[in-house]
Amino acid sequence: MKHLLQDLKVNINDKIYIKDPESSDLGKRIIEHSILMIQEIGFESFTFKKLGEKIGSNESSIYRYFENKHKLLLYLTSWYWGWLEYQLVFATNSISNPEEKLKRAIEIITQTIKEDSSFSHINEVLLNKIVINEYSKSYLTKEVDHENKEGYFLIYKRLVTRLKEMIHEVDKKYKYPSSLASTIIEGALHQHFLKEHFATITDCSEDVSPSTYFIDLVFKSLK
Amino acid sequence: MKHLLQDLKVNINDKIYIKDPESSDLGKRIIEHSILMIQEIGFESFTFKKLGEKIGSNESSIYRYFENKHKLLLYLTSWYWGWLEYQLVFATNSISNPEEKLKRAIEIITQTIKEDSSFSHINEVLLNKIVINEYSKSYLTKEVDHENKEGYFLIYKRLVTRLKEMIHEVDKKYKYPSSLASTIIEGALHQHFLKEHFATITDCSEDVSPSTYFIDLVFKSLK
DNA sequence: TATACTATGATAGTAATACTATTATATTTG
DNA sequence: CAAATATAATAGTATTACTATCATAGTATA
Repeated sequence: MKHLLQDLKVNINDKIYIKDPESSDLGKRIIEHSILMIQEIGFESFTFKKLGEKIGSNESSIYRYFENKHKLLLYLTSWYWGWLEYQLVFATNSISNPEEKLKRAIEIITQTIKEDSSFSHINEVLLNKIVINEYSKSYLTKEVDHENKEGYFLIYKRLVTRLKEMIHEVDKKYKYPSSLASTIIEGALHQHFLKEHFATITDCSEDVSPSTYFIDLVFKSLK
Repeated sequence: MKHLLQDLKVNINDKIYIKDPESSDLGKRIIEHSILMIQEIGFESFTFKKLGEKIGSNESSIYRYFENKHKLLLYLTSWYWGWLEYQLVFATNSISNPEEKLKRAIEIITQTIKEDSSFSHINEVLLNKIVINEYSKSYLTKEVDHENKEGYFLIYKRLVTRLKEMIHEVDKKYKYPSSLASTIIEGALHQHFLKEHFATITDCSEDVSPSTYFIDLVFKSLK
C-alpha cells in the first residue's frame, strides 16, 4: 500500500490556506512541525511565533501560508479525514459482501493509528492524536455556519456519508443511518479520549478496542 | 416539581471557584450574565472585562470569584450536569421496571431543554446550548488529567455511571455498558449540534428527536 | 459610636497573543 | 543581468489575561 499512497495528494479546499503548504519546503516544514508542536503543547498554547522559532523561520512567513492557527487546524484535520477516507475506500473497495464491507469500514475508522505511513513530512500517528484532542474545537465555533458554507468541512461530511451508505447497504430499512454513521466517527474519537483520560466511564482499554464495541453496537442495530 | 427544586443547591467542587458565586448578589449576576454572554458571543470571544461592563461591575471583582474563564466554564457545565442528574434521579426513581426506567433516563438526557425551570438566575435552556457548543472544550486540554484528579469532572462521570447502571439492570450480560452510557451522553450533545449546523450528516430534525434515535440504538443493543 | 473587617470598584501595569505593515535580503526565473 | 518572488527581520498595534495596589462603601463588632 505504501508505494501506492506515495504520490497521493489529499485535496484540500484552497480557501483554507493562503499559499499551498505542499508547494514549498517551508510549507512542508510548517505542516510537519505544527503537528509535532500541537501534539506536544496543545492547540491553546501553540502559536505561530513559537512555531517560527522551532523551524528557524519567521512568524510573518507562516502568516503567508495560513491566516491564523484556526485555519491551520482546519487544514491538518481536513488532511487527516482525507487520508482516512482514502484508507477506507482502498480497504473496502474490493469487498462485495455488505456486512463484511461495513465491518472493515468500522475497523478502519475506529482503529488506533499505529505506524507511520508514506507521507514523509506528516506523522499520521500524531495527527490522529491531534484529531482526538482538537477536532471538536474546529467546528464548535460561532463561525461554523459560515465556514461550513465555504466548504471547510466537506471531506469530513463526505466520510460520514460514505459510512452511512455502507450502513444503508446492510439494512435498507434502518431509519437512522446518518446519525449512526456520525455517532461512530465522533464516538470513536471520544472513546479513544476516554480510554486515555477518563477510564472509569468507558469499557475500552488495552484489551477491548473501540472497534469491538462499535462493531457490536452497529450490527445489533441493523437487520 | 418546580417548588421542590426551588431550594436545591447543586453541589460543586469548591476548588473550581475562589469564592462561591451563590453566596452573593454579584456572584449570581456573574453566573446569570456569563450564561447569556457565552451563548451570545461564544466562549472564545467571552472575557471577564466584557462581562464586567455588562453587569456594571469590574473585571477585578470577577477575578475574586473565578481564577479564569476556563474555571467559570467548568462551574457552569458542572452545574448543568448536576441539575440534569437531579432531573434524572427524580424522574426515574419511582420506576421499577428496568426497561421503562432506562427509557425514561435516555429521554431526560437526550431531550432538548424547553422551558425555564426554577433557578431564578440560571437559564437552563441557554445553559444546555452552552453545554452543546462548549462542553468538550472544558476537558480537551493539556490539564485534563490534573483537573480530573482534582475532581472537576466528578458530577459528569457520576451521571455516566448512573446511566451505565441502568443499562446493566436491563441486560446484565451486555459487555459495554460504560461505553454505551458515555456514547449516549456525548452523542446526544453531538446530534443536537449536527441538527443545528450539519443537517446532512444526521437523521435528527424537527420530526425525529435524538431521543428516538438513541432509544432505538440502545434497546437493539441490549438483551 | 468608633473601628475594623469585608466586598467591591477603580486604576495602573505587565507579558503574551494575534496579528499588520514595512523594509531588507536571498533565490529563482525569464 | 534584471525582474520577480519568497522569505526574513523588525517594528508596531490592539486585545487578552491577568496581578497588584489603593480607595470606598457597607456591615459587624467591641
